[in-house]
Amino acid sequence: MELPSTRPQPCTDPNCRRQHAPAERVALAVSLCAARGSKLTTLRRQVLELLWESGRPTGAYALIDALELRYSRRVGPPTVYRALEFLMTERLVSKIESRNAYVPRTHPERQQDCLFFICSICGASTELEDPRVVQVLAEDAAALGYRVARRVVEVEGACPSCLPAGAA
Amino acid sequence: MELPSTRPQPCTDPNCRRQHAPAERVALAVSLCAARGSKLTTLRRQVLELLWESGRPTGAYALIDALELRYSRRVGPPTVYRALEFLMTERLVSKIESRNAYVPRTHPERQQDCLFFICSICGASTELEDPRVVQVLAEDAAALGYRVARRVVEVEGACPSCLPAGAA
DNA sequence: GACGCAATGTTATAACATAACACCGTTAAG
DNA sequence: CTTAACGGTGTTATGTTATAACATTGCGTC
Repeated sequence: MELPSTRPQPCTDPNCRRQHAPAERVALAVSLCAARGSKLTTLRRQVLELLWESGRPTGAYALIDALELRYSRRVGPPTVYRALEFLMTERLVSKIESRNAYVPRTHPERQQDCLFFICSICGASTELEDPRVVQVLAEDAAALGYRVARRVVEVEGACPSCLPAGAA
Repeated sequence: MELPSTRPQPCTDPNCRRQHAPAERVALAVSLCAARGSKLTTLRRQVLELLWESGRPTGAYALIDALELRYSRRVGPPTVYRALEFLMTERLVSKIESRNAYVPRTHPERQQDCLFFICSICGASTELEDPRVVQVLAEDAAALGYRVARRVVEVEGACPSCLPAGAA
């Protein structure tokens, strides 16, 4: 069993984080969609902005409330779910299945599904890419004869900020 | 379905998949709970039996219907959810988060969360243990300063039986 | 300006999950 | 034997997440 030697690269590493405020994330999404010829409409952009500003996995109904508060825009569930579907198709957003919540993706230009670490105390999540996970799962899939379409890897635990206090 | 000829014994193959009949699985669960001093009541055992017989991740409401069909037992959602909670605590069942469905676990005596491969065509799932995944995720967690409480690893794709036909 | 099409709005409901409290049978203390 | 405590289940109601089906809007094209 040979694992790729590459070390995991946090999408939130200092380089990334410093130069990409929410507004810049959204700007990146705008140019990416323009390049792809996909339509990042106002509604879709607003949902993405709210996700970036939220800082943690956010549910669809919380987004509905936030849209009204922040943009005075009252929408129904189908509307926001369609926006989320678009954003997921464009790899701008991932769903956290274990939370029924949505997070913006740091690297929408990349193909691979990524890993998420989710703090059960503060609710924050951290996105990570680790080619070793992809590799190992690919090997397992091959052994089983499976063809992989989508990977859901979510690790729940206590984040460093929350650990000193009450651990979980 | 063959009858369990002898005392139920844990299977030694970490990745033995569906090689044991449902009745045998349930018998193992019974003895395991007896050893643990936890109460596998009739209701809980019936839910576990239905999960083993289903052969694929099954939702709570489908279990409610199945309980009525199979055991003439009409129960409400809280009842079946409580049974599932017990079974998950005893590691007899896992939830497939990406499907809101539940599967029986092959090795309830083991501590580690395991991986699941789920076929998006036929809906069947395969349980797997892979220490490499555990190891890699532990390393990533350490790098991030996270303390791991729970792992959700679900790979969606096309199983070998479904691949020849229409792939997904 | 009428058509075609994609996006969004609207209404209703499906699917999943839990809160709160009632009841019931077993067990252990008195 | 009675009763209190407790765990398991039943019941009612409701909360939360998601989608089906159809109407409307807006926008580019001819």
